[in-house]
Amino acid sequence: MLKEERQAFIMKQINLHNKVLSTDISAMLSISEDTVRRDLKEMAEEGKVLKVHGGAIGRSFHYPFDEGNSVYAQAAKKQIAEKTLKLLKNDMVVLTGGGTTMIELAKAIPVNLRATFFTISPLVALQLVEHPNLTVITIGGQLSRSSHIHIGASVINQLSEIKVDLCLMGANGFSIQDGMTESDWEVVQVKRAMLRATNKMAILSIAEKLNSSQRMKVCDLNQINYLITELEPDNHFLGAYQHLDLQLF
Amino acid sequence: MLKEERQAFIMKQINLHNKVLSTDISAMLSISEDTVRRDLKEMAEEGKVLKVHGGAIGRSFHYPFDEGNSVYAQAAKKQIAEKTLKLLKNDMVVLTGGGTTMIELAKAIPVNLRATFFTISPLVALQLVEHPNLTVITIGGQLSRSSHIHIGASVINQLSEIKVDLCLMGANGFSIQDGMTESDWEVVQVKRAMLRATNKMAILSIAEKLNSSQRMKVCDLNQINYLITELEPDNHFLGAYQHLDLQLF
DNA sequence: CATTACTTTGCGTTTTTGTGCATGAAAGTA
DNA sequence: TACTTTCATGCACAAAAACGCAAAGTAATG
Repeated sequence: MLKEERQAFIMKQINLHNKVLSTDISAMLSISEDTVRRDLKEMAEEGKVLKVHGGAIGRSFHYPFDEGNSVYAQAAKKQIAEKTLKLLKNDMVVLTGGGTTMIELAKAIPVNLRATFFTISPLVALQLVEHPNLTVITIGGQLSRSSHIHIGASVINQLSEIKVDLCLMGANGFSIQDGMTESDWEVVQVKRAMLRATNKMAILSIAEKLNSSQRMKVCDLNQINYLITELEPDNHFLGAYQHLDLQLF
Repeated sequence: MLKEERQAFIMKQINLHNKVLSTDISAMLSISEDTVRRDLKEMAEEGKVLKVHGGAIGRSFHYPFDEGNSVYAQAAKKQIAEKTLKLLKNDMVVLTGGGTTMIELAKAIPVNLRATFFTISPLVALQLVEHPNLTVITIGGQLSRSSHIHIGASVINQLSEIKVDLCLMGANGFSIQDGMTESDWEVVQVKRAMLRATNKMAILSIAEKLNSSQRMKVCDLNQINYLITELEPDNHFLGAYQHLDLQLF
C-alpha cells in the first residue's frame, strides 16, 4: 500500500470522525503503529492534522474566526497579556471575563501552565482549550449579542457556587471618582457576581480606558487587587492610582 | 512497444484504480521497472499523474486536501443545513450539538427566524448569536478539547431541567444494526441527556457516515425522528432506512 | 547502403526512502 | 507512587529511485 493511500485514508477518517487513534489505524490497515505515527507526524508537519497523544485530531475545528488581526490596540493588549502571566501559577483556579484583551491573554498563556479556568466567554474558552494542560469550564447562559459573554440569572447563580483564586476581567470605565463602571446593566450584574466568586481581582485595561466613566457602577477601586495596563507602573499617567491599595503592573 | 502505448496503458490503469505500482506495470507489460519509472517521471512532469514512491497516483487523489475550504464535504453539509431549515418554525425552542454541520446550519438560518436555541457548542453559539431574532443560551460546562463541546455532569444536569421542541445533532456512527454510536464516553452521556431533553430528535449526517459504527451506543434508531443527509430521501443508498419509523429528508 | 547523431532501453551500482523492531524515555492513568 | 500506554530514536533490512554506462534501436543524410 502506498504511503499516500494510507495518508488519504487517515485524512478521511479524521474528516469523518474528527480524530483517529494510532492503534485503530494500525489495526484497520494492518500496518505497524510506527508507520502510523510517522504518517501522522508527517501530516502534522504539513499542517493537515494536529498530532495528540495516542493519535491525531482534525485541524478544521481550529477556531475559524480568529484570522484578520483587526483588534484595536493589539500591541498594547499583548503587553498586558504578558504582564498578566506573572499572576498565574500552577494549579490555580481562575475566572475570566471576555473581551479582546482576554483573548490575547488566552493566547499568551504558556503551554506548560496547569490550571483550571472558568470563563463566561465562549471565545476565551475556545482559545484556552487549545492549551493541553488547562481545564476549561464555560459558565453558560444566555449569550449577549453585544458583548459575546454569557449573562443572566443562570450565570449569576452558577457564579455564586464557585470560589476561585483569581479573577481576570477587562473594564469599560475605570476612574478614581467612580470606580469601575459599565454601560450594560446585565454585564454589571455578572461582574458583581464574579467579584463575589473570587479571592483576588485583577483588571486588565489599556491606559486609554482609565479615567473614563460609564453609567453604571460595578464596584469601588478598593475591591480591585491588581491593575494591569500596557504602561510601566511608575508612569506618571498612572499617578492617581499609585497610592491606592491596588497593585500596579 | 511504443512509448505512447505504454503511457496510454498506464493512464488507463490510473483512471481505473487511481494508482499504479511500478512493479505491476513492469510485470504486466514485460518491461523493466526503469522504463516504467522513466515513463512516470515524464508523465509527472507533464502533470498527468502524481509520482510517488512505489508508483504514481491520479491527480485527483492528493489534491483535495490542499484546496478549498478546510471543512470536509462542505458542499454536502450546506445542503443538509438547507434541508434542516424546513424543520425550524418561529418561536420554537431548539437544542443543538456541535460539529461542522451544525455550524453550517447556524450560518444558513434565515435572519427573520425568531426562536430560542440552546447549544452545548460555543462555536455554534457564537454563530447563532449573529442572528438578530434568536435567543441563544449556552449550556456551559467543561469544554472538551477534542470535540469542542461542553461535557460533564453539569451539562447533563442542566439538560435535565429543560424540555425543547427539537434537538439537532450530528452523528459519529449511524447504522441499522448498532443505532447511533459514538467513540467518546462523555459525549455519549451528553447526547443521551439531550435525547431526554427533547420531544423530537433530528440527526444531521453526511451519507458517508451512515452504516458506520463506533464503539459506544447512544440510542436505537427508533428514538430518532428525522434523518437529514445530503441525498434525496428516495436514494437507493438510504434504502435500509426508508422503512423505519424515521422521516428522511 | 553506410555512416553519423540521437533516442530508448536494460543492467549494475550506489543512494535514498520506507518499514518494522528493540530499547529507553515520556506521558498518561489508576 | 507504580503501572500501562505511547513516543522517540537508532538500527537493520528491503524496496525503490537515481545514476552512469553500454547495447540496441531509430532517423537522417550523403
